[in-house]
Amino acid sequence: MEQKEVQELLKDRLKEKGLKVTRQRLLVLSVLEENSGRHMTAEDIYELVSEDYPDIGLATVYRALQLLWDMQLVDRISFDDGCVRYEIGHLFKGEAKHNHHHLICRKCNKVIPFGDDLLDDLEHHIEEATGFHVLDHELKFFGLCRECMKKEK
Amino acid sequence: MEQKEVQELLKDRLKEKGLKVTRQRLLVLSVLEENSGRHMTAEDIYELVSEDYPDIGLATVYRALQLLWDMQLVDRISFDDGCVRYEIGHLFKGEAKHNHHHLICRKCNKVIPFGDDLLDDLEHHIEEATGFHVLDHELKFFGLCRECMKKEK
DNA sequence: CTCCTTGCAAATTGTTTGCATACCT
DNA sequence: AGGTATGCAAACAATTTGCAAGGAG
Repeated sequence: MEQKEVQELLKDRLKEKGLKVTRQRLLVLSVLEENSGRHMTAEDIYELVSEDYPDIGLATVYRALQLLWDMQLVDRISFDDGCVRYEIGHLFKGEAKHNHHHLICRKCNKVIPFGDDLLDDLEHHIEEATGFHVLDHELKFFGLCRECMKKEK
Repeated sequence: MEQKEVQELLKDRLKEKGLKVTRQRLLVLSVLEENSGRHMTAEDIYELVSEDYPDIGLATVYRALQLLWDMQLVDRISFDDGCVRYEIGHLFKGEAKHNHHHLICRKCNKVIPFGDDLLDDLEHHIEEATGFHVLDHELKFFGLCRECMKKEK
């Protein structure tokens, strides 16, 4: 049910813009849907799509991701480790809400997801104060995880 | 006065670790200090340092930035435009406090700084709940700026 | 039938690394 | 002197682009 909706939305938006509905584009989106908990690199996605469609090229995956991102169907996030990661747009997740909060350890680079949502008020405040229309946010905390804190001393 | 402090701190930390105090390292830090409002790429920094020290190599700038970051003297931030940006550590800025809040327009990629600090409570909460020691945070809002909102329709 | 899209390979871009030389301490 | 740093060039890795061939509308 969720499954259908994003796919249909993609088809509609493609048609609107005179672009084509291709198997590659649908597959990239569906891999992201099926892995809605993960932060996937283009390479990760490429490998998974390849299982269904071995002939796909990596460049096509990049192009599809760019397109899906422009259409606001997928989110991007970067942990500054040299590659951008993608996930299904938070609006389409089954889960409660967006969960773009991460604790990133500066010693071991571990990423700990942290679910909490205290920013809705702030978003409204921003819209009123600046006229900027907020679609999504991303919050990262940098520091030292419990384990690295121990080793520290 | 501010000027002196970070530089001295760098010297101390280098000596502590048996590393050398070099003109290149000091210059990279001082360029970041002098441009404390900007988000600078390694290339930006390289060009500015080159004015004082034309023989410096880009690789040295990268190595110095890595080192300064490890020592928590500079902050890193990425706007997902393919290059990491640096600025003087928030602890050493003259300004009120950290200001790592940005509104990023998904159409025109404009970055609007947004100063506000509502996250201190949340940081304490995290430390208690998870044992993760927070050093810094970074908050980005993605959306559409006022101008792009107008063009939208 | 007409563009849009794809796969491939080559090109780019940001960043890192190897190595001989130069420099701190 | 002895190890650390540097500059340069080559190496890398993620992403983008050009182009001829294939596919959707």
